[in-house]
Amino acid sequence: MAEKEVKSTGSVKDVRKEMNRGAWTAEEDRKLAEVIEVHGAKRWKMIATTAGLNRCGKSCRLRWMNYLRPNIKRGNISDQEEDLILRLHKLLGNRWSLIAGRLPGRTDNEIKNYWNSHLSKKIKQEKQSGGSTRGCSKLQRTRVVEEMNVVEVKREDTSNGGDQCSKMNFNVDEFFDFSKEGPLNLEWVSQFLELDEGLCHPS
DNA sequence: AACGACTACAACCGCTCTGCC
DNA sequence: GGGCAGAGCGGTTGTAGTCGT
Repeated sequence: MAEKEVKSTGSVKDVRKEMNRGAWTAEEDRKLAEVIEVHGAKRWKMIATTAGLNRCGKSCRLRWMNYLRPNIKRGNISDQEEDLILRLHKLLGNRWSLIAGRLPGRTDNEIKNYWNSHLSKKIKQEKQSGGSTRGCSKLQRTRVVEEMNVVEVKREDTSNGGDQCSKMNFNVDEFFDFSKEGPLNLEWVSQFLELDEGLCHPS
């Protein structure tokens, strides 16, 4: 990291003072996009230097990933998307990047912000008015995801395929590989929430 | 009109993970 | 195996805009 690298010659705070910070201008956006077009969206430190933006690589990456990338959707989160976010959050917790991966054109930052400003309040209100208490603890959610990994390993190891693991048809890689599917398919969510329910509240 | 409270969201920070040497 | 740099993630902060008084 650029900031950490300079520890030997000067304080991190000194360097941060020299860095451009705050909101990006249209000119900065244009420069960044131009450099990425030439060099690709890799080596952010080099991109930051090449573009002459006086911003850290991290900042450039964030700007590109959240706002400048092609096919980014901004605002107007539909009811369907909101429902999906709610379901996925129930399933995965604050794994924003995973949730974003399920919503084409949406970024983890946008979903995180949307959750914090809209949905978290909604959930609170629902709970106060006697809403669902189906959610799992962090530990339990971790277990759900870990179970998915374990299940997949077991499936690979067992050649007979007729044991108890065959009941669970999840492959983690495929599970989070959304490229093959159409957007906003809710069936798999419902399917997994049933599994989730079983793990969180074993009979 | 002025001001404070609240909201939404862009951006930053610190940390972890991953790959390379 | 250990150290380093780059990349990525989630939590938090800063601030512009909006609303109510």
